[in-house]
Amino acid sequence: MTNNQLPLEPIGSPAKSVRRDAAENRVLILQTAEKLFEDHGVDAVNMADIAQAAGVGKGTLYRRFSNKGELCLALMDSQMTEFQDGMLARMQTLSEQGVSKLEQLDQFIDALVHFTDIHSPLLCVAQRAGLLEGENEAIQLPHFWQYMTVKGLMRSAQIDGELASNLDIDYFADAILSPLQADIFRYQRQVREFSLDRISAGLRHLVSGLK
Amino acid sequence: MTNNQLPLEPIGSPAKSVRRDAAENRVLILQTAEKLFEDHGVDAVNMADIAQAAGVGKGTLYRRFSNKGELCLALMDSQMTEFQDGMLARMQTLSEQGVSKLEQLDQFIDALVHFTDIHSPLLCVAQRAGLLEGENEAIQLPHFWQYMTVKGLMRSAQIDGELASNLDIDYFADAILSPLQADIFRYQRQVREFSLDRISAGLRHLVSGLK
DNA sequence: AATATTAGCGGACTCGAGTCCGCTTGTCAA
DNA sequence: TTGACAAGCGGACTCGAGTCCGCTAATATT
Repeated sequence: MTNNQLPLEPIGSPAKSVRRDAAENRVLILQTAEKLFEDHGVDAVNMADIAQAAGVGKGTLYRRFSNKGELCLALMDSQMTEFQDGMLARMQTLSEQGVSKLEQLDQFIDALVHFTDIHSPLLCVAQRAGLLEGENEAIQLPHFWQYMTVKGLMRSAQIDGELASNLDIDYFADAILSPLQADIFRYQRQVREFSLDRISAGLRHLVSGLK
Repeated sequence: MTNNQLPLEPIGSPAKSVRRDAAENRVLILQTAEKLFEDHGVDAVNMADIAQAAGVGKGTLYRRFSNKGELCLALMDSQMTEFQDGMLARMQTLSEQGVSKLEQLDQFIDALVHFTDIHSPLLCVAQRAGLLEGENEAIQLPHFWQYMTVKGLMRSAQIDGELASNLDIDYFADAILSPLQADIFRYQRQVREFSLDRISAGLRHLVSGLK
């Protein structure tokens, strides 16, 4: 499987020269935003609020995070990489145990459903920002990673003979992930009132139909 | 199949009393917006532009259309009902000819893919507005109609024994329509560069897997 | 035809996102 | 240590969406 572990932000001691004040402001902003989001909800907090609460100018805020979506993504960063690493490791293990790729895909989908649910408020903002900007690649990385993972698993399944060889994998990977776009997912959860299990089962059923 | 043909705007001579100037302004605004959208693209035109070009105050514009999405929806109104009526009639005919419900669903999906493609710029704006407003039902009607249609066809197929009776139709109808949300659809068309046929075939394949 | 009622009108206003630019300060080289 | 200069900073500013409210004028009533 392709490994797209491009870190969103170099951590530790990167190449060089990140001015101390800049780095301090970064974490200050993140902590402040996290607290405000917790207290009032993501939608009720605007960028000016965050800047002010952090005791920082709007310009500084926007220098660190070019929009609210990027900020939201940064807040999820550690959990995101944790999720990625965890899944990668798990699939590695499963492979060694001889678990089929389709079974792995099932597990991936199920995990992704839960992950999406937990982070849907932040994901909504991040993804909305992503849609409106073709340039800013960073903000699309999470989706890109999901896409590549699903594609990779399907491709492997194909090679293992679990899936027909003439399937349009590129399309199906996208289609399967569509209902997990945060806005749609949220709609299904809140308006349709689908449970997580129901969504997970439905999606996996859809995949199993490809066999 | 349930018939949700609630007209978005009463036409002809409605209940009573729509002040003449109000009605005139409505069509004036619609014509103006249509022209501006044609000339500069939907995204490049803002509400103030439209108001000004129509020689009307912003307040008036917003009295007629409570946001840009609703305006966009109104611009598609006739084509929308035309599409609905056409599909309903076509499915009626097909039913009489003994064409299976799943085959009808295939045709519906194919037609919907093309419809979505043609109107994606307006649909993007309309749907974005719809997501952010739980109240304003009108703006969600199109999607609601699509959903009910797909659900109805699946339900019928189930009754006819073409689909297993334990399928979670409510979920699948939503899932199948997810990739046709305008923003996602647009992404697939423009970034992934999927052709209409490819999308249509993929979706129909997904449905056929439910059998 | 005169008047009351009330929908309709318009543009100034608020609110949030994101940009700009002149001032400040950390960093690096000498 | 010092000086140059790029990186960083902050807040005033622009831009678009959507709201508000006092004035206007179409319709209904007599």
